[in-house]
Amino acid sequence: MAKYKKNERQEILLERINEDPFLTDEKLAEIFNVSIQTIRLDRLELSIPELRARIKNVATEEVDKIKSLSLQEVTGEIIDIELNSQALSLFIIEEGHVFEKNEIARGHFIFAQANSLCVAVINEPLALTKSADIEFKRQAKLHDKVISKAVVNDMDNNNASITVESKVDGRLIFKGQFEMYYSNEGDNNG
Amino acid sequence: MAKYKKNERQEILLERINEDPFLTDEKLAEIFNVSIQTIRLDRLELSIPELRARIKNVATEEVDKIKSLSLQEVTGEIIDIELNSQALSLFIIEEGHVFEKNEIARGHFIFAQANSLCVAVINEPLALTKSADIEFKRQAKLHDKVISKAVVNDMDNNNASITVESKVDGRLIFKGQFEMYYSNEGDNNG
DNA sequence: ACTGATTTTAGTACCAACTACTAAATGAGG
DNA sequence: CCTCATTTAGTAGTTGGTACTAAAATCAGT
Repeated sequence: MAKYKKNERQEILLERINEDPFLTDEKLAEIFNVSIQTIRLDRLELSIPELRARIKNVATEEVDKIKSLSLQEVTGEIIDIELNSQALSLFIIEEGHVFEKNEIARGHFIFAQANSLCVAVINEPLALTKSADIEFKRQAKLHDKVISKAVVNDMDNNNASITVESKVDGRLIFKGQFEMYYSNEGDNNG
Repeated sequence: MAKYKKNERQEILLERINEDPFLTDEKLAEIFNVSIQTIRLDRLELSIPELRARIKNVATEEVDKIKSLSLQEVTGEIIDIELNSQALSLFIIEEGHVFEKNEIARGHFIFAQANSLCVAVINEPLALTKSADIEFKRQAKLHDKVISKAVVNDMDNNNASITVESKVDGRLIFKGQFEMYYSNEGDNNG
C-alpha cells in the first residue's frame, strides 16, 4: 500500500476516472489510500468535475449519439439536389460506421448513402428500391469523406433508373445502378 | 393555465419525463403550476425515480446501447452456420430500422443483414464485398422477423459467389447475388 | 349546505455528494 | 531545525432529493 506521489497519483486518477466516471470521491480516496480532501484537491487541480456532473455529461453525450443515429434516416448530408435529375451527398465515416479492428467502413453504410440519395432525388411521396447492381471498388476508411452522386437516367411508368457513383478524394469507391419504383400515392419512401 | 386533474397530469408527467429525463421536480412544478410536493407525490405514485437516478440510468443504459450498436457489426443474429457453405440469420425489424412515417424497413438494413451473413459464412480473416445484384421483392415492416439464408455457390481463387434470400413469414422479400473477395491475410472483414 | 374523502400544500428532519473555505498536521529537502 | 509543499481535518452552505406529519383546499355525493 505504498502511497503514490502527488504527480503519479493525479495521472492515475485521470485514467481511473476516464475508465469509470462513476467513482465517488470516497471510493477514490479508498483506492489511493488518501483522504477525501486530497482527492478533491486533485480534482480541483486537474479540473475534473464532480461525480454528478460527470454522469450528466455521459448521459447527454450518449443522448446526442442516439439522436444523431436517428438522424441517419437519410445517411449522409445532401449538398446539392436537382429533383428528378441529380443529387450529391456527403457522408463522413465515423466510429460507428467502421469495423473496429481495421477501420474499414461497413459496406452497408456506403450502400445506404447511395440508396438514400436515390430516394431523395425522386420528387414523389413514395419511392422504393426495386433492385440494384452494386460494386465496391475500393474500401472507405474511418474519417473518409464520401461524396456520392446520383444521376437519374430515366423516369417513366413509375420506374426510375438511377446511376450512383461514390468517391473519396476523387477516387471511385462505389458504383451502383438502382431501379426505383415511385408513386404519388402513399406517403413516404424506402 | 387551467390546472390538469391528477390523472391527466400524471400521464403528461410520464411523457414529459420520458422525453426529457433531465427535468428537476422544481421545473416540473413550474410546468404544471403545482407545488413541488405534488410532483413528488406523483413520482412516488408512478414510481418514477428521482432526477439523479434517471440521469444515471440514461448514462448507463445508453452505454449499453452503444455496445449493442457495435454488436451490429453483424446485423442480425446468426442462428445456423456451416462455414464456407451456408448460413442462416434472424433480424427483427425494430423502431430504429424503419421509416417513421410508414414503418417500412429501410432497405439498407435488409441489405446489411444479407451482406453481414455473407461475411460471416466465409471462414477467412478478411472478407470484402466486391459486388452485388440485389432485388427488393416486397417491403418488410416494423416487428417483422426477417430470416436470411446465404448459400455459397462456389469458392476459388479468393473469390466466393453467394446467393442470399431473405424471407418474412416464408415470403421472399429480398434476393441477392454477392461476389466476395476473401484472403487469409489481413485481420477482418467488410 | 354539510360531510367525508381526495388532493394539494406546507413544513421539518435527514441524506449524498459535493463546493468553498480555513486551519492544523505532516513530510521532505536544504 | 526551519520552511515550503502536501495532506488532512473541519465547518458552513448547496442541490435535489426522501420520508414523514399535518394542515388546508377542493371535490363529490347526498
